[in-house]
Amino acid sequence: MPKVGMQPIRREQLIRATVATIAEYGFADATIARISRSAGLSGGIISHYFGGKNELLAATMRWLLRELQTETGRRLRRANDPIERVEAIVGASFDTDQFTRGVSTAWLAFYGQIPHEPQLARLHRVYMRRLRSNLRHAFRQLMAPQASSDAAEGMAAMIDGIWVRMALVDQEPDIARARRLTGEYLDMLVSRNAAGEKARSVAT
Amino acid sequence: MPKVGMQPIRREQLIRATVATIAEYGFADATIARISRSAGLSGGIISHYFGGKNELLAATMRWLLRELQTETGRRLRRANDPIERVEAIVGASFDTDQFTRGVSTAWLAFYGQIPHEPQLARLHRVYMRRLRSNLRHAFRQLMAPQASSDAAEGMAAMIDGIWVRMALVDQEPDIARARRLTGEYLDMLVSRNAAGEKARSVAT
Amino acid sequence: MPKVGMQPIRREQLIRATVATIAEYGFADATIARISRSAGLSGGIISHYFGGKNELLAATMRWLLRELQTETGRRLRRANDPIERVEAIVGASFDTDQFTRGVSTAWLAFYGQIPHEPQLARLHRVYMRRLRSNLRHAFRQLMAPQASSDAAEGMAAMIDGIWVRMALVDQEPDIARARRLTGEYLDMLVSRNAAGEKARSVAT
Amino acid sequence: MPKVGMQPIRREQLIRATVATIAEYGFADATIARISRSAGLSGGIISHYFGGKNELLAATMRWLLRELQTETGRRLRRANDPIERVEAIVGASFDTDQFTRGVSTAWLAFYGQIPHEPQLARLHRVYMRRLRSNLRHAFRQLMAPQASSDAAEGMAAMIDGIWVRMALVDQEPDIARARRLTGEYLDMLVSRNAAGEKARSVAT
DNA sequence: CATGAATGAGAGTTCATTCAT
DNA sequence: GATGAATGAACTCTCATTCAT
Repeated sequence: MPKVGMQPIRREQLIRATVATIAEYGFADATIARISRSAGLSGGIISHYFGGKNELLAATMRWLLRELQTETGRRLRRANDPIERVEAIVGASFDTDQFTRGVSTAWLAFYGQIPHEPQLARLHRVYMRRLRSNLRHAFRQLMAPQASSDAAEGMAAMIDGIWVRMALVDQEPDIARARRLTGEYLDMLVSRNAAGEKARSVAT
Repeated sequence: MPKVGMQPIRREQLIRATVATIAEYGFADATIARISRSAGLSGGIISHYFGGKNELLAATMRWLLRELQTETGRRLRRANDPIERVEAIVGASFDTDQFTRGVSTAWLAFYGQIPHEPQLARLHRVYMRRLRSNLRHAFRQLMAPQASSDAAEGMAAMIDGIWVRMALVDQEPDIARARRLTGEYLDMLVSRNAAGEKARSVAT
Repeated sequence: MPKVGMQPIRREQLIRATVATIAEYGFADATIARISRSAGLSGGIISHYFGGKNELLAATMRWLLRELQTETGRRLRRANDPIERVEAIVGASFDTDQFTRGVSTAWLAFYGQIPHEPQLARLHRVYMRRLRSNLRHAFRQLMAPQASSDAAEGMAAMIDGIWVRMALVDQEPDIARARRLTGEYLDMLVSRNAAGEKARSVAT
Repeated sequence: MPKVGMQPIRREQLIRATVATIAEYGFADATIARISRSAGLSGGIISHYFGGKNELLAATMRWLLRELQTETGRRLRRANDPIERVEAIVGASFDTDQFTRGVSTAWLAFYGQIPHEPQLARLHRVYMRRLRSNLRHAFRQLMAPQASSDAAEGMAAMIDGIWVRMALVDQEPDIARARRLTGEYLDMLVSRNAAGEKARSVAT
């Protein structure tokens, strides 16, 4: 019998190499040769385990999203009120493990590809819906419906914007600042929209 | 007799075709053949006018940035106080001409490439510095230095985030909402930080 | 303007090189590299003119069939009676230009591929129908319907069999013998089935 | 304890899978993976039992030829005169077990490869010589030497031609017609050439 | 005896670039 | 000024083979 049970090990090995290679060379120049070399394996192995490059890329994005969702879930379970729930969602996005230049560069590369790769688009759509749903649900307990929808969209935009800017600046991300910006934004959203207990009607 | 003065015409023709082609096919699949076909010209013409594909891409990004800066400048010149200056900067970003799905998709594609293409990185760095400088300068007249730096960064992130999300959703951008989100964010930033000085109410 | 009107020249050049390469290396080992080298051109040119290898192969088979049909047509036009018509069809198959080891080897290679390549199958089906139709039409004037159908099939099988055996023997084809075998077969078919004027009924 | 005597079982299992796979996918696309999957075994097994793919292919052709020769021998032993000997040889070629579309497709595929694979060429040459020798020997007792040589070649061509055409048509072979065509051809050959000796009437 | 993990050579294809016209 | 013929390097993918288990 051959070495058995290598599949999950090799798959993760190759996925990590894909993130690293995209981060280093960009999406267009993340070739199979570079990825497999980065994983210390031969090029043929990618077809063997993933069927092709596109599947590897999709698996990589799925893996990145799952990491994020797992962390989000972990934090949400510890949250006790709506504000803590928003903080959990935001906090997961800036979790130190994921929030590195390499990962943000890979994210940005995937973002650039999403509009043209239905498989990636589908993965991202699912993630986006869940994020929005989570945020809206939390905000709805803090303000009027229309305001909560905008708050959710605003907070999501803020998170994405910070991520994007991290990838575009050649420094390691400033986590403290990311937390401060989102924290204060949340603070302001809540203060403005929920004066006392009676929600102020928001002029649209 | 040879047609003279074709250069600027052809260059813009090709640049517009590049934006359209990237928007349609993505960065990786925006080939010279497709771009030139979209421009109604032959493939060889790109070397002729730009020297190569990379130069065309750089010229395209420069062109996109310039459009934005021109609009920003035009609006800034009409602004009478710091708040109007911020509004001018934000407003230029969501100007109806530029703020379309096609353009945002092209932007996102360029963003994904910036970390790996020094020429693009340089162009973007210049733009980013100017944007940040403009925002900080305005905010500094409205709040304390540390707060103004964060406010500038936060507003920049919000703008980028909204742009990115526009490209990732398969609908035409909701300009009204973009203005509302940034307008309220500005409002809150000013209200919170401008204790003492009398906060001007921001017209959205 | 570039060199113009190269397309038909290059296409025939590449088709001839394909026949030669298949004859030399066999179907499986007739690679693009070998074919284009044999044509004195680069490998990329095949995509340029044919779109891909499969299209080149189909074009090559079409070309071979057309050569045969042209020669058949030429001879048929000179035939004055049913027997001469059969002789024209058979004779075209053993025309000295086409009836060489190289061509017969290429034919055999295509034959082996026909059952698995719908495009080739379609081309061959058309050719086969026309051949059968021509033969039947001629034989029908010489004998009873059922007999003429069998005679047509028998003669077609004889032609194919001789071709195949030519490719399988490492000598240049013996044209004289091919003509003798088919000639005598035709002779016998006619004598047996058309005794005098009244067609003898054939026992099945 | 190890399973003993698996070798002949596995070899035949793999050879039959090879015929089936070639018939289904063609020579070029009959990969080791497909063949071994069709045999319900793993890919590595082929090297184990045959040393490599080429050896498996050669063994498969040898097996096909042997099947034919065995049947030919069986029938020849029951033949009582020259005409029955020819009928035995022809009959073996159209034996119902072998004369199926699958087998004829595989044959045709091998035929296409024979000119380029010395090992296959050798196998086929031996078979062809024996066939020709058997046919000539029988015909020599029925006609003059030169005529008998042509008759043998003609009959061999007829057999091959019918086989080839079977593989090229997408219907199951019409065995009755194959027997009728060859039977009448034999009849005619004997009638024409056996002037003087009294031609035995051939029972079809 | 049998597996399937892993390799690496080689295939077809794409594409930016060059250049004669 | 503009074309498109032609190249050749680079890419993805396939596949026969090897080998530890």
